[in-house]
Amino acid sequence: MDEVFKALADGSRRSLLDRLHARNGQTLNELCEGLAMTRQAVTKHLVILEEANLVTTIRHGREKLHYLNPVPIHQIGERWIKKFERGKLAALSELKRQLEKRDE
Amino acid sequence: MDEVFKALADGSRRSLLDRLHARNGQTLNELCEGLAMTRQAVTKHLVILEEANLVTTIRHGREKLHYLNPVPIHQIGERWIKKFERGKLAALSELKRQLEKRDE
DNA sequence: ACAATATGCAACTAAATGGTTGCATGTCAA
DNA sequence: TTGACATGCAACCATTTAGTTGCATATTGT
Repeated sequence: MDEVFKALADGSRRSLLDRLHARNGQTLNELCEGLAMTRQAVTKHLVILEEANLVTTIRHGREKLHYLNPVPIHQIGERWIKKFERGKLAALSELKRQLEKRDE
Repeated sequence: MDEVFKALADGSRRSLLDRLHARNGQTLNELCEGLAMTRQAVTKHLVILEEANLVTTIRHGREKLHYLNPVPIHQIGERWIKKFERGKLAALSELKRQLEKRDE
């Protein structure tokens, strides 16, 4: 889970995920198009995404196809964000209460 | 949004959020208890959480009370994770299909 | 008033991060 | 078979990050 959060912390990596979400199964070179970064920089980002299991790759001849794996993102939602949803209203009203009695 | 992702990337910061989720409105010293970190390190983490608007503080005399703000977490779920939920099954079946025809 | 308590600020350090360049390897197509 | 194309590997660099130590300031209880 920590690897996933770390992988998602970088904007370039999130936009790579966006690109794969828009069109799945792209090659490295396709993913590089229009980016202000060298191919090697993109490679490094993709390795980090792979290690976090957010991207899966398949070699096809000399090409490497990249596929989005949405499962870890889903798990962040289920296992982490949902925890904070419970008690969200309670936290907010407590926060409001404390802010209001600030001037006591 | 980027600040929130960055803030959540660190395990120590996520566990500070956990602590506030367990008990809201703790002082700096309370949040330091039992952690393998100096108070100053915790302060820095809390500053980052505040800048990401994940934590709000209220001074109360010489104490500083920390309150969890669950809104940015909720927004990550709504604005970001949900985007990848749509098309999740499509992505997974495409991924499976590609993995299976690997040996062509 | 003053000692204890709670937090703030600044300088410094080590390691991680995001990026680069240069070269190597593997695959395809004419 | 050979040149072009797609990707891989390694060394290097600058900046950011996570942490430390030391000292300063502000508040409170006796």
